[in-house]
Amino acid sequence: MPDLSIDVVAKAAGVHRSTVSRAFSRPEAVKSETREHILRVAEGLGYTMSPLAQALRRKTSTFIPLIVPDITNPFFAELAKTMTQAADERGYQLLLCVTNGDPAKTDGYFTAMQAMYAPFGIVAPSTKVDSEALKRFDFGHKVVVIDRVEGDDSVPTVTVDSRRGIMLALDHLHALGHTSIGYVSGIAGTHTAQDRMDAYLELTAQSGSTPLVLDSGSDLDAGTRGAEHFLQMDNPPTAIIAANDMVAFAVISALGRGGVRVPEDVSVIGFDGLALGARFNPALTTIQQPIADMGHIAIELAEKQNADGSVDHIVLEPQLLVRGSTSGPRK
Amino acid sequence: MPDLSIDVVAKAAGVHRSTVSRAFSRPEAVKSETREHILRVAEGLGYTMSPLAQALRRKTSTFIPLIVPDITNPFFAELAKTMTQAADERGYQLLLCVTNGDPAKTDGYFTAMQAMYAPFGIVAPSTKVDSEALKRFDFGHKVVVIDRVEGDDSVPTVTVDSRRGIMLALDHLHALGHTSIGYVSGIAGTHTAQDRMDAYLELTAQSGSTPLVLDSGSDLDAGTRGAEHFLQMDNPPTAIIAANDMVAFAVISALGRGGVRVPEDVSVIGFDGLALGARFNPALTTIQQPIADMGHIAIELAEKQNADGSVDHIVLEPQLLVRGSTSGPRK
DNA sequence: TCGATTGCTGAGATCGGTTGCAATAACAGT
DNA sequence: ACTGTTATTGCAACCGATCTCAGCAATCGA
Repeated sequence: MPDLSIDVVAKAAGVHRSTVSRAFSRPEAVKSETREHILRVAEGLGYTMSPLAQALRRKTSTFIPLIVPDITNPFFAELAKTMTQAADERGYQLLLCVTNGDPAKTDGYFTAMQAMYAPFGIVAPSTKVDSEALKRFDFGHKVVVIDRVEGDDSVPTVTVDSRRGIMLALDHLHALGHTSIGYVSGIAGTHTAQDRMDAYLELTAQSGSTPLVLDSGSDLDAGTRGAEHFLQMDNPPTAIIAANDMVAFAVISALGRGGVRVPEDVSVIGFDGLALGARFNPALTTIQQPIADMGHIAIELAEKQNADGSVDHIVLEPQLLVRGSTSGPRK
Repeated sequence: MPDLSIDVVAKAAGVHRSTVSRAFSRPEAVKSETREHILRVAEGLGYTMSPLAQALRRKTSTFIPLIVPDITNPFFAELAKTMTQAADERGYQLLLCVTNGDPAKTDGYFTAMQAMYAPFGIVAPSTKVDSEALKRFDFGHKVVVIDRVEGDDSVPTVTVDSRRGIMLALDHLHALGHTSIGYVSGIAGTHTAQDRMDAYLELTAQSGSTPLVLDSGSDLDAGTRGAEHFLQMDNPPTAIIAANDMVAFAVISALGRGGVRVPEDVSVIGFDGLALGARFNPALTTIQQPIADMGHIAIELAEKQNADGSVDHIVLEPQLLVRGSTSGPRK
């Protein structure tokens, strides 16, 4: 396959390369007959423009990095999925960047995205987003964060209303008749995780009950430890709220190993609404985050900001998704 | 931030840009003092080379696409994770491409990777890899496939020995005392899926028992259907082998809804060895694929081929991973 | 001491496009 | 027919590197 550059198309069509360029990137600037002729010729040759050359010259590309801590976590996987789709609906190519929670890698990805002239990037943070880091790369105005960013309104964000989610969970459980409801915290020190726990603490106290945090760890084993804690209690709660679905899975699994059945012996509710939850045993009742919306909105926010410089903070509403892991408390 | 090109570094260091270029990409071709001086200056300016410009000129880049059907599937997620790591250990940037099983998208990604001068690509196939498609893009010699490719030895592959895996599962179950073992097929029409089922059929017959395929569907609901089938049987098997972990999850979940407990009432064993399985209820016994190895090896194969043109077909050994979903048959 | 290597650096073309500017063509108005 | 737009297209510089060729100095063998 002889290298197919813009010049060979130009020659084949009998025009100058700038005309070919225009035919593709600014069609209205070329007489329609010429344009169609060029397009036809290009088509015949199987020509496509080099995104590299374009990016180099234009100083802006269509590569958009999605920075996540761990793609193995189904939440980020689902996010990545919807984002790839949202991205290439708009002609972008998503670059998946996995940091494994290493801030140095995040830094590396930031410089890389600058070098690639990425028009913007999306960050789904593992640890609290360091707004200094964002600034340091003169990139504060080109990133959308999927989490709350403390004390810095200059970067657009899209989040889900944590408090509302916890409220939904609590209401569901109360309606079922539960009064003693425990909480197991989740991975990562994100603001979101913090918000959920705060909401739990606050809302529980507000309703007159005493909060019961079974585990407040921030690693993947919080679920297991929370369950063990539960198993050792004399008077365990009748329901458990997990900070996210993965933790809920771990809780249920560990509970099962201890001979406690869900939902017969204790109800468990998660937070995320992962598709995976439907295939769990039992199917997980959970607070569903509109992940697909988050993906689309993140990209929209970025584009909007690029266009008119506006910085928005979108807060989405979660929904209660009742499946099999919750029921009335055992008498 | 004034644009940091090679020329500004050159000027700052008082040398020609070609020297700067050499200092970075062919250090031994530059007098060590000069080189160190240049590097120091560059460092001070915070300069990094533009991968775009490099790729354009060199006609080869460090972008390597990983084409997967569905990142939401934890198997591919784990693969992606180890591959990103393997990739940037070697200085590549992994581009995650999600096809959702759409062949048109696969085609699109192939042309894109050509345009980006990707030195090679990795394909984790959803549907049987069409070797015609590979050829069509003059890319046959630049792809590593994580599956068997029928009737075409020209593309390197890395796979796991399906037959051996099934054998391990069967042996484990036999050792526990099971004699009646069902099978539920899994997602996607890959060769791998086919191989697993064939192995099951063959090995079962060989041991004198009659194979019992509970469901042979190739979608995500095969597990659910398989379980339903099981529930309707008068004389159900005492153990079930699932074609992969996700299917096993679904089987166990559906079984649970039907009041059948695992492993008390029936043993279930999966295939993949997902980390997730440890957090399932019960923790899933499974045949573990060396996913991390697959990732590294895929990249090694590609590099090796690029270097000396060799085309290898690596077959890895799976391992039995006993967790909680299998036990002796109910008396 | 002199031509032949060898080591290091500078020039300048090139990769595949984009874009401001100039040139030409076509079209209006009077 | 003549001049002032306006629509199209060509020209050539430029984006940020790489790489072949040359030039020049230092080193080597005899």
